Amino acid sequence: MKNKIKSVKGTYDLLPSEIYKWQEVENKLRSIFSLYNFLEIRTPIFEKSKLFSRSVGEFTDIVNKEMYSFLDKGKESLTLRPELTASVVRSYIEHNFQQISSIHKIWYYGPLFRQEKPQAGRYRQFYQFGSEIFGSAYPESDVELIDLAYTIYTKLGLKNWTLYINTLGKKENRNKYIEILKESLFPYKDKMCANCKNRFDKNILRLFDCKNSNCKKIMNEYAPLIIDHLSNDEKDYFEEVKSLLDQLNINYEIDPTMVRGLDYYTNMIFEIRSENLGSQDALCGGGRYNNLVEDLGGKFTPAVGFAAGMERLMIAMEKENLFKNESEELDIYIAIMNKNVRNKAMQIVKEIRNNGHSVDMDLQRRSVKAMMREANKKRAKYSIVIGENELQSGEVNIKTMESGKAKTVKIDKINDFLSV
RNA sequence: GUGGUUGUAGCUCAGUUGGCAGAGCGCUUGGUUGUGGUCCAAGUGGUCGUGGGUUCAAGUCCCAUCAUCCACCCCA
Repeated sequence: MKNKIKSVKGTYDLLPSEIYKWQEVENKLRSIFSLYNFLEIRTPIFEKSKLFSRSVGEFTDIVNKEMYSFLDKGKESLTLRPELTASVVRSYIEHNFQQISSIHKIWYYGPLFRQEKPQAGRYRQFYQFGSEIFGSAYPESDVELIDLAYTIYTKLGLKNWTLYINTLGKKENRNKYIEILKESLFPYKDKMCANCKNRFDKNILRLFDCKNSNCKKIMNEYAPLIIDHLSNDEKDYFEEVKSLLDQLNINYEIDPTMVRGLDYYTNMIFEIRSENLGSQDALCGGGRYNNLVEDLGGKFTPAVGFAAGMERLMIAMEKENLFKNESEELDIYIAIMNKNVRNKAMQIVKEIRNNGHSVDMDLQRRSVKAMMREANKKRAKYSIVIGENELQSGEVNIKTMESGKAKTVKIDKINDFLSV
């Protein structure tokens, strides 16, 4: 253990023996996104730092203390992306998406970086997938997005989770509500925990998140809920979202105290929480962000989006035993006897591969017994031993590993045999 | 950043009042010439996280440090 270099804190290797699980999930995600006609976007891993302070919010924890920022040679501050919506919106504006089409449905998948203390379901490099709809201010788009997230977890076979929704109202109205909230809570400010006191002025909505029992009690008793302070328009909007969800048989619960850690959300927000994760139980979260495109310098464009954590999903699926306990199968394993047949044998291997079958062969010059053990370990469907006898007769025995039975086939007919 | 947990073989873990570093699994080889899974046998594998200290003697006791996991926090 002395001089070994280890991976950076909060990062991990996805090993060859485990990767099939990720690939299985990734493939399903791709196919579901395409069912909903979302197209993929890939943006750079790093961006200018100000992109995130302007979108995510200067006073959020993400920007305040968790970003991996550095100066490049031109002394410009760059940051490893801590989330992806900002990058997607940047790209949307930069490439004038709104001129190409008035609506865009986009999905993404990739690694993000936040310098947090690692914990169950929380890493410093972690993967998220997510999607955004640009160009619709109607509840249909909120519901299509929620339906997409809902369908993903359903189709992956996950059982123990719940969808929560809430609404934050429009920005102007929310500011009015924040004033009311401040007024009603002010008499109790001194009785709250230090954290809440601090947030009272900076981001008072987060007081709903406090787990301190005393603060909770105060909030329960004296804090007005935003849902009771919506304008008629906002109420109607939220009602429409709910009735569309009902129409699609999407089960949800309303959590009137749910808020979001990123500043850009407006109106409808939602979260899906798993019941068999630890304290990091949010599988995905998102909502409407009608002002972000404009705030980042684009034309006003209403949008909704969500982001979902991959590691948490994998942990939850693992806990529900949703992965088969086996990696990929191999069509055929070829045991090569000695150097006299090596050239010809490798040529045969290449021909079978060219014909579209997966083939592995011995690379270690071991005994036939060892090669057969290898064939078994690699879960080959068939095995062939190639030695001088075979080359002389021009025939090989193709053994079906499961039954142990072998069939004699001419060497130039191997591909025909496999193709049946 | 604040608390707590755990660090012994590739993996999962034993290791008594301080007295020769262990098991199972895995991996390698063999069980008659060139055929796997089960079985049998042998073999491989560890500076006991790292650095100090106490002791005749430390995996075991003490101190420090690093890593890890969990919770707070935050969030996906």
